[in-house]
Amino acid sequence: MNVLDTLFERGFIEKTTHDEDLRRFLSKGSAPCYIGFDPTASSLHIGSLVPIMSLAHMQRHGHQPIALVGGGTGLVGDPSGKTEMRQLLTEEEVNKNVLGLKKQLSRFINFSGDKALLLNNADWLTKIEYIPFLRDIGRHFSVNRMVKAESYKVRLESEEGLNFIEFNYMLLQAYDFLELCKQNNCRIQMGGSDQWGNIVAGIDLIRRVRQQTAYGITFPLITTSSGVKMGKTAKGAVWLDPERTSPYEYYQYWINTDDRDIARFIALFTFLPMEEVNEVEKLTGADLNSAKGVLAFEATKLAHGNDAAVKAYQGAKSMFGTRMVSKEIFPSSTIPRELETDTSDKSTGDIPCSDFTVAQLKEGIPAFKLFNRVGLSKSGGAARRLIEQGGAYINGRRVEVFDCMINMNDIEDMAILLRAGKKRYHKIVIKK
RNA sequence: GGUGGGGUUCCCGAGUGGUCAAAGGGAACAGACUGUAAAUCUGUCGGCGACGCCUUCGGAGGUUCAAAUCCUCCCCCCACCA
Repeated sequence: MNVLDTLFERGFIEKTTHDEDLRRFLSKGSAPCYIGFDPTASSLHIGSLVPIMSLAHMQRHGHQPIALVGGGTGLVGDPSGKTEMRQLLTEEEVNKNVLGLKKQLSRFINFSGDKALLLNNADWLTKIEYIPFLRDIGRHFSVNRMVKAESYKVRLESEEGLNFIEFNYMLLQAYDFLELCKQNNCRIQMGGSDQWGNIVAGIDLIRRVRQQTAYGITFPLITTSSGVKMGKTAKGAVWLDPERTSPYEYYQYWINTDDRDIARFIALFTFLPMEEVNEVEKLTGADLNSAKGVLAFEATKLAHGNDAAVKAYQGAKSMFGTRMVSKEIFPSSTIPRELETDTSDKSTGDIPCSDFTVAQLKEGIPAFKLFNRVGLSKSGGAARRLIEQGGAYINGRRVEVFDCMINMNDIEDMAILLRAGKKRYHKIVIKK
């Protein structure tokens, strides 16, 4: 089966250039293909999963993924992004971020040997000289055409406008593609749908400079059925770095998926076979919820490993009392299905914790202050409201009065379990 | 550089001297209903041990008993012109 078919079937492809040629090209044997990643942060987030997964699929089909970190372009800023211009990064920052990215990408892609490459475009972009660049590269670009590109058009018509440094972004990205074509014989670039213009510019440049055909594939913008861009929560992005978003929170993010998105997301964010994904539409009620558990488990397993996924699953089970997933639902998934041994039902996974000493609790602390202190409420006032509205629980019992004192008597098994609303937990661990 | 229009609480957006912690909507949070879903209904939505006090309306000053609202200077954004 051609990768293209896999990608199509799983919902990765919005459009491609030269449909038939591309298919033939991909079936001729191993082909390098690249996607650019932004090194402005030391961690990737869920929004980058589509590109990551598509590279992983490429690799599984015998092609060579190239993750290109934009150490150079990061200094310029892609205008198809947000209003603010990007922060200039120092070399050390970029290098540090590159390490972080590689670590995360390695979960999905095998970088051993030459099976996949991680490159930094700063290696060539920072060496560019202005006049030669204008003469050799710039002359191939028509401003008339660029202005019509969707990514610029939006900005040109918007209030913020577009400044010159950002206008150049397209040339730099096209140059990247040319460079990778030269160095690594890379002829395929993939990217988000907002990258279409930039990708096509690279293809044109390669044709003009090297008389070679290059190809492009774009991904659809993944939004949730409620219309929000993927990966956004009130608290901000959902990161792949376990230090920023714990596996438990990561798991919770997925389990809160909208019903309408389950099948689509399992196809995109797990490797479970499509025959099983297609069964999802037959599920209803609690079974549908089990499918969500499978999505959460498999996605967590990919990003954080099997152990972390099992832990997150167990935490969720003990907190929410989730039912077992029956064997008929996603038989290929390795989600735990038996009540097996069921080690101490107190395994709370890695829900957020904080430490308190016996001394701190001896005097007691008003409930609303406690909720505020551990971060379950943004302010004392918010904590009071939470309690007054009946949304605060300690060890499973509703807190009735906002300033009721919490002290030694509330300790159960050397811990106090706080809950805000239905889903947010926090465990206080008593030290010595 | 010139002219005109703007900067309001997480976002959009009313408010043009007191009745303004500031309408309305969205987001968010809690409750009910549920399946840790959606939809719906209800409540909350600057801070504070709280029917009171404190701090907010681009920044700094000023007028006034009283300023988001008036005046001065400054910063930033947008449109048109150069």
